[in-house]
Amino acid sequence: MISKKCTYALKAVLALARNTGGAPMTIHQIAKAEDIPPRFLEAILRDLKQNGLTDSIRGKDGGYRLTQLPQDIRIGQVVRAVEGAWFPHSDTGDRDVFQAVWQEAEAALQQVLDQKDFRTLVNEQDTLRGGTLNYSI
Amino acid sequence: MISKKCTYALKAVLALARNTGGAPMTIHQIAKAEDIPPRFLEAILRDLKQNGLTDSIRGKDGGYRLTQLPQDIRIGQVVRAVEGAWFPHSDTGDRDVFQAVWQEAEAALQQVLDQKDFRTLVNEQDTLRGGTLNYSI
DNA sequence: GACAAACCCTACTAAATCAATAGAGATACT
DNA sequence: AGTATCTCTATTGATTTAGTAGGGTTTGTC
Repeated sequence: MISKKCTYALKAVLALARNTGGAPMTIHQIAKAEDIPPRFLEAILRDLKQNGLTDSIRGKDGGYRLTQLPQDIRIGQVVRAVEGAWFPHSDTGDRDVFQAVWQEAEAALQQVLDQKDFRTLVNEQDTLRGGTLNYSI
Repeated sequence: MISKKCTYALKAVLALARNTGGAPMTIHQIAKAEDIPPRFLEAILRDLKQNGLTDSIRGKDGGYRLTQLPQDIRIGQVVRAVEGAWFPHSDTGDRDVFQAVWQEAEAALQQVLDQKDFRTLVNEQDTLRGGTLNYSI
């Protein structure tokens, strides 16, 4: 199953995508906006940074930003940054009959996850929220 | 990551597929042939049985058999029998923007896993073993 | 330079899951 | 009756996940 850490990471990137063009977001802002434990989020943002998805500014008025435009970031990039491998892939060259299937499965998965970018996600979230606003009053 | 339990289950079914037409295989036979802890395998075979993939005969000369021919069993069936869900799927109807992606990913995955049957796997394993036999002397 | 706001790093803990084991029971053949 | 087999529930130990703690470093402001 996909980890909580991974869903947190996706929500964080989505929040940062919404913030594109604005001032850097602090850990606490993101944590509050997306309801993520702040100290946990800290570690997640570091992972994202190490994978080149975010960069950070230290000190006063610091925070996190995306390194790329939302339309250039795919779900797959975020998932790969925080999630380990899903299927065993033999680096040692010892083949078994399932190896080929695992490779295909992994490829099919990444293909799907690399299809949706975060600008699209922001838009989808907007229409989704717009569509349900009526019910919340 | 795919669980050890899952790879054990696949190996067990592969062993049973090889055994098609023969006498039922006991837990110990399968365990020994595939190098699986016997008491663990016991639980796995129960899962497979509950999912209709195997049936069992108790008492003397008992053991396990496949309920279908190897060519009618897909990897996906085995994986689904022992592995929990890989992606969250909202039964409660509460949509978020990632839901659609998870559904697509799940579908793509199952599509791959449902493509390969166990007769094919047995054949592939044979050629794989045949190809490496030379090196083992 | 002091202070405060922020990120940065290492380590630790608690809870959950995974992997495996144990023991007693039920069934069926001889 | 006896033995070989599957069946069920519970328990244990190892690993991973989720979250916390505490101290350090950088940067802007007064």
